[in-house]
Amino acid sequence: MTSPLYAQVKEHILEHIRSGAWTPGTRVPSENELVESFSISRMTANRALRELTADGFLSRVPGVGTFVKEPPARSSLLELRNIAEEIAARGHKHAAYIDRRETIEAPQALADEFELRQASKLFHLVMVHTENGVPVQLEDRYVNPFVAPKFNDQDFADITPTAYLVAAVPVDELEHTVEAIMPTVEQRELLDIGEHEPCLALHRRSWSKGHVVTVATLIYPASRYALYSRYKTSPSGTLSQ
Amino acid sequence: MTSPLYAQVKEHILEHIRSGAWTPGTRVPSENELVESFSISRMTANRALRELTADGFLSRVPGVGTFVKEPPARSSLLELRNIAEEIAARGHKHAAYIDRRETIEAPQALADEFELRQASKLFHLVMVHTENGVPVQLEDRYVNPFVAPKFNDQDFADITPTAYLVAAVPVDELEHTVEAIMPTVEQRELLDIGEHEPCLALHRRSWSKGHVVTVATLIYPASRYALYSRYKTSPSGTLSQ
DNA sequence: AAGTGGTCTAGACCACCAG
DNA sequence: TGGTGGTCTAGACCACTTT
Repeated sequence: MTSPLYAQVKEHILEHIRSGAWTPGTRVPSENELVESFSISRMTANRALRELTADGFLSRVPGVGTFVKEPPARSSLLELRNIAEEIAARGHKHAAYIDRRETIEAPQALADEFELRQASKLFHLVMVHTENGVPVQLEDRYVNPFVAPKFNDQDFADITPTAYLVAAVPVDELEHTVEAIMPTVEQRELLDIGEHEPCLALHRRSWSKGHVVTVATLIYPASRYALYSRYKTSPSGTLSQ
Repeated sequence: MTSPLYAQVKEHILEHIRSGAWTPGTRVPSENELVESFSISRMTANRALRELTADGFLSRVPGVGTFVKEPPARSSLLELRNIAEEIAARGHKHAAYIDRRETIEAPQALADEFELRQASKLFHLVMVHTENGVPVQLEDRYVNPFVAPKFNDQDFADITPTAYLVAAVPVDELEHTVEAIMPTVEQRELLDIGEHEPCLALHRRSWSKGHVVTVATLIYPASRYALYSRYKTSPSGTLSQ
């Protein structure tokens, strides 16, 4: 039941990065040093370092060495990723608190967004997510109680709302809108930012079997977060125009 | 001047996928078959298939084989879209003018973004795109002259820089970063917006055959533009792992 | 000259799946 | 039982950078 050797080496290096022992710029052991200390072959050491490099944790310079990379504070765009895991992947500490939690009667505009023909009740949750104690995301979320009836029973201490919903409801379809905004006074206070700092607002709707599951607005202070994506072009080749 | 063997094998497989010869679900040659047909060792064949799997093009099932994967659902937010066609699709009139055009010696930070080991020359272009006469996008672009040597011969009257590059250079990989910014005075004047209006900054890099083609920053006034995407989640439960 | 990463080989053992 | 992928080894040659 032991994991592969190259995975153990990767984990060993990630531990040192996560713990802060190896900060960005630090030189990590060379392939030959790993061969000695782990009693493995060079190909195995090479695979561990090569994969960590592909994943963006390390950078390598032929003839010089392998170094810890600066972890960018950015979130993957368009995937349903868990901010807690994203922060953990950077070796930082995630925490969150609930600012507001209620069940409301949906006003017309919200009922439209949920594609509900008649007004109904919705769960409403406002949370602040912090990275090493600094607020990085304000989550303002409405949830359809017919699709996720147990959403309001969660305390979200160990699991984020996104993670809960992904696990509880299969998502068929996603809609994202990204815009730059000047936050309101309330938003500014919750995020603890200055008066003229713009924010990124990511508006997300998700569907499951034709029903809107949740409508969420995720607000990121511009100085603390950017949205990121990188991918290989699909070989079918059709880059639109 | 020859590329590594594992890269040649990857390219060989991608060609078949791109051409449509191998459709999703098709079984690709096994490691042993590649060993024979390419006269390589199994480790080299393994690396090619493993990396294509990590990049999302193939899926592997131990004891069974390796198969072409369904292309992932991508959002238009992440595609290379041509702002001229986007505006035309809304029935509006697109126009653009060149604010600046030059060839510069790349400073270190830019050389790093282009993954150039030593400083070199770069094309630099600043354009303003308007929709019905209103500025909607400020395009600030650097281009690698080794990859697109004729970029500077274009006048971009009938074709946007994005459209030219897509046609001239096959794009393998894309990176996007989105952030909210407060524009500089110069940017504000070019976009003709008020003093406290935030903007969306879309930072894009594209690669072709391992070389960075272009680094572009596209700035959109918050009041005039939002980025949007909607897509179906690809049928999950595929043979991941 | 010594050390680094980049690649490659020709074997090997294993767990798994199919006929 | 034979083919598949998953992993690993102990060598090797190369281009490169640092000392």
